[in-house]
Amino acid sequence: MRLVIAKCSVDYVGRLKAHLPLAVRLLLVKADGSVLVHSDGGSYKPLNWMSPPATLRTVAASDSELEEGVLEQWVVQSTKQDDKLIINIYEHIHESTHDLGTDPGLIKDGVEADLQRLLAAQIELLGTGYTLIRREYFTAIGPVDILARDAKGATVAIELKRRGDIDGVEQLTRYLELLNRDPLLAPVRGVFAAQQIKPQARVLAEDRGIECRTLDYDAMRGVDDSASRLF
Amino acid sequence: MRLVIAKCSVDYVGRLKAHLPLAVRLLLVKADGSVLVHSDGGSYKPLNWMSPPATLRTVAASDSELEEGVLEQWVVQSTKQDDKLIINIYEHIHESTHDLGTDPGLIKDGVEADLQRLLAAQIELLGTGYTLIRREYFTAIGPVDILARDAKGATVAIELKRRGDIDGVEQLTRYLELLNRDPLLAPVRGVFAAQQIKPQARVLAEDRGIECRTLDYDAMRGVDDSASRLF
DNA sequence: TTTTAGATCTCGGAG
DNA sequence: CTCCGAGGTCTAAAA
Repeated sequence: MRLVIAKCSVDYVGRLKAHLPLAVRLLLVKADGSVLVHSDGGSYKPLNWMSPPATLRTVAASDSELEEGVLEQWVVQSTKQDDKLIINIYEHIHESTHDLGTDPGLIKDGVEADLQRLLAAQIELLGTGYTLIRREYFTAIGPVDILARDAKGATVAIELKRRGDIDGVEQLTRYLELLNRDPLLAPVRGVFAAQQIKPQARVLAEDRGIECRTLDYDAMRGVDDSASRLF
Repeated sequence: MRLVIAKCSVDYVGRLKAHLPLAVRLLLVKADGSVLVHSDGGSYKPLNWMSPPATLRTVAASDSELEEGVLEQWVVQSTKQDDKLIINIYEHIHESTHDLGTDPGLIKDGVEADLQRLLAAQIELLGTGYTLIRREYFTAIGPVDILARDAKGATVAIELKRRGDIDGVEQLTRYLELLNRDPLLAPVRGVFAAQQIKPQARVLAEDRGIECRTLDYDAMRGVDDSASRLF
């Protein structure tokens, strides 16, 4: 990994065009040829970047016609796509290179799969008398998150999201259409369960007879403290 | 901006939990307190991070009970949310600090908004006699990208995407259902316009009577050269 | 401030 | 390989 602090301007030409005026920035060159251009603020997304695999070619001012004041130019070319990043360096402020080795990678806990497990274990949260049929009920067009039975014995298909968006309602609608063709299951009701449900998604869901439920995952996690076993 | 190369382990606790085993990584501390943990590979997303605003507190091994071999511990706490990043440093390999100043920021060209502006100005690209009704025509379920009238005076709803996917066809279908309930507008045709249209999206669109059009952004920008004044 | 939809999305998994 | 869905999404614009 190579770290450079430099006064530079940056241009990206590829799927779109983007330009960064002259300023001091961090240029981070990774072992796979990818380059990140970071300023001293903002979140983790760089101002500009080149995805790997890529190759970095350095053009010296003495070798070529560069703009006035440019010490050197970096041409970062994506190997797979027709994407190019051009960095004009006007002043080198810092330079260092380090061997990091390969990273063992990230271990995660608490994503949608865990929330699905929690709701399956506390299925009565959706209503008294609810019982679980199964999680990940497979259909021809994909798995239904949770299939359950309500107090009256009717089948209920549950789509689970962290944030309930229109896309999720569409997804559940497709499942319901399919499930309701199965005489052993029909009639199947739909429940759209999420931490937050967007107004537009709620309108669409209720227009289609799909029940909307907001879930308090923190409370659910508190009931089932096996979620904290990992750490 | 502070750059540290260190052998470290990292734990994030917040909306989820995530753990990084011991390895050599780049730790990037920005002026707003945000921290990025990068390895020497992958794309621009850090292995782990803390979003700004945040505060970094350093705990020395002499001041506290840290695990065996830990020289110091960084506790990065989000100011706004209950998110915490804990970095245990086992070995300092590099350290440097730089003053970057504020960045003038990125100038973009070629995103969906540009495409929409260009197509609105050159609406006759869709067919002779087409006229613009308006961009961002608001409905109860969201804005239609462009509403136009064809040579015969019929209303046309246009959904614009950079990459035409099934989602975009579904979106346009919803708009068409709604618009066709309005007797002042009905009948409304649909046009799905994108730089590229995925085969599955094209099949679905045409099955629903929606016309597909691919757009040449470069050519459209060439006609309206106000877009090129930026560079 | 909150909401909404795009993104050079990135990233991982399934087929 | 492509396609699809999730994300500690991030980001900017609009209400």
